[in-house]
Amino acid sequence: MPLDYTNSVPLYIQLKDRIEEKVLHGTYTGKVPSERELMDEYYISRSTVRQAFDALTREGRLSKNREKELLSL
Amino acid sequence: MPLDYTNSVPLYIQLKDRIEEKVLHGTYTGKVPSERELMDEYYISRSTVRQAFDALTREGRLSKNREKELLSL
DNA sequence: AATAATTTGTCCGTATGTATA
DNA sequence: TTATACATACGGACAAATTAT
Repeated sequence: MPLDYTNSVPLYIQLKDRIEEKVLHGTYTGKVPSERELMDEYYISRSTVRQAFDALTREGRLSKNREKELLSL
Repeated sequence: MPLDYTNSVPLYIQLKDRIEEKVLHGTYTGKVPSERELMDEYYISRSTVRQAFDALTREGRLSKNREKELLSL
């Protein structure tokens, strides 16, 4: 389902939450999808995808190469 | 002549227009020039050249192998 | 046919400008 | 004014495909 543009929660936070959910549920077999794939799936810009990645990285939930690291979850 | 960096029209749109002009005037005998050639001619990055190609493709003016197709011009 | 060089496709890192809530 | 979001533009890296030798 698409992100909620009417929600006051920023899109990049919504995306961050979606990614965390899917990681927890093992939806992503190998890595988290590429920026391009997430852009296409959620109809958002690359910048916004990158903001979500930045947030995940800051929280230690995402490694440099975007393995599905479950650090401190 | 070089593209106009002071123009608010994006470089990739300016390039797209240049290519369309040259196609119309038969300047390109065989194919549209390679990415590298356009980079060197207009002093722009490869990404920008590719954006121009993407725009031309979206508008149905450029085929996969960049033949000078005059579709709907 | 086989190899080398070029071209293209894809992805990522970074920076800047604009618009808007 | 700041935070959010998007568009534009640069660059680099690498693999795959194409072309030249």
